[in-house]
Amino acid sequence: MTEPRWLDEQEQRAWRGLMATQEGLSAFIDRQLRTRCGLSHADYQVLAHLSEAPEGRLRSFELGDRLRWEKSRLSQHLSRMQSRGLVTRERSQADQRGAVVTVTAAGRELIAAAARQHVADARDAVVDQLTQAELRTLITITDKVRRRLAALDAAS
Amino acid sequence: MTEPRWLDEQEQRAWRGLMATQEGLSAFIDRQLRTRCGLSHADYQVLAHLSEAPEGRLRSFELGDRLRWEKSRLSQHLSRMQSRGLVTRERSQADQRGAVVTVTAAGRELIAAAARQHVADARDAVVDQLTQAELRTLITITDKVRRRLAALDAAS
DNA sequence: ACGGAGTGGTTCACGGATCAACCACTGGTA
DNA sequence: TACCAGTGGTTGATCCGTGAACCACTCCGT
Repeated sequence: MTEPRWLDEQEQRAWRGLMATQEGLSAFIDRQLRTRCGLSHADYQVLAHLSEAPEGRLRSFELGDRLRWEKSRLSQHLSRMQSRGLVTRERSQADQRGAVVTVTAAGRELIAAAARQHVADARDAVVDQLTQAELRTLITITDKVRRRLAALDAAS
Repeated sequence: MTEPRWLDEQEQRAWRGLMATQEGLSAFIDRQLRTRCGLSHADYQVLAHLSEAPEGRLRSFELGDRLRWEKSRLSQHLSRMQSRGLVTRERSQADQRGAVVTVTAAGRELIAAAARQHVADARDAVVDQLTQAELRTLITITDKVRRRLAALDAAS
């Protein structure tokens, strides 16, 4: 790794553009959800996963796996969401170590509103800006990158 | 915004893929820089901008504008970088309110090594995974999204 | 059945980001 | 020239994310 091939003009534009877009887009999404719905993007993801699960409940570690969050992060975040009345936690019957997390009715209402907002934002900032062909290529690109990241991760 | 058009199969894949890729990619970049070079991605960006500036020095607020950082964030981050010996700060001659930030020799060495790592990572995870055509489309897509975000931002 | 490795969660200490309040200085206006 | 609105930057309170240490429980091998 002493002298890697530098990025040419086009590669440079693609890479810097991607980095800048990432920053801007996540800031936008988070800001919209916060101001319009009172949920952080993190809150949103938790509620989204829970409300998609059967009975609106998941084991803590399953939620963590799906979100790819540190377990300490999940634990602390759930504590805050619990104190806001968005979720509840109880010990698992099946495994006395574990906890089961459930969306509350309030949580369901919030996520329903937030999901509408989220879809509108996704369209507004990205989906509706692109042609069919660009959308297809975007899928190809993100698939390739994620596969590559997974491979690099597995290798290390 | 009571009933927005939902995302179809393809749009869904593109949007979720994009979100997931963003998370994975920034985690990867940050992790690589940290473990291989001892710099966070934030440190990297500060040093990159400084070392590209003439004389390796910039007014604080200019640096802030380029990074699009809160001024308090910049101030605190620079304090930490200063105490690590990566940058120095002095009052501006021209404007006694202001500060001028300068990369140190140690900072230059680190950023030189980190830039190599960064380029290698960019290639490894993204650039080298894509065809010429995909790279071109990626530029188009990111340009469109950033323009849209800028427009939305200006409108609000 | 029991001892120990492994799993599921929580807690703590710390680094980093945000927001509001604040101070120092500038530059235009009366 | 004396004011004061605006600009450049720092500080402090608070929130969020991470990693390590820790506790409770499970499950496997003997």
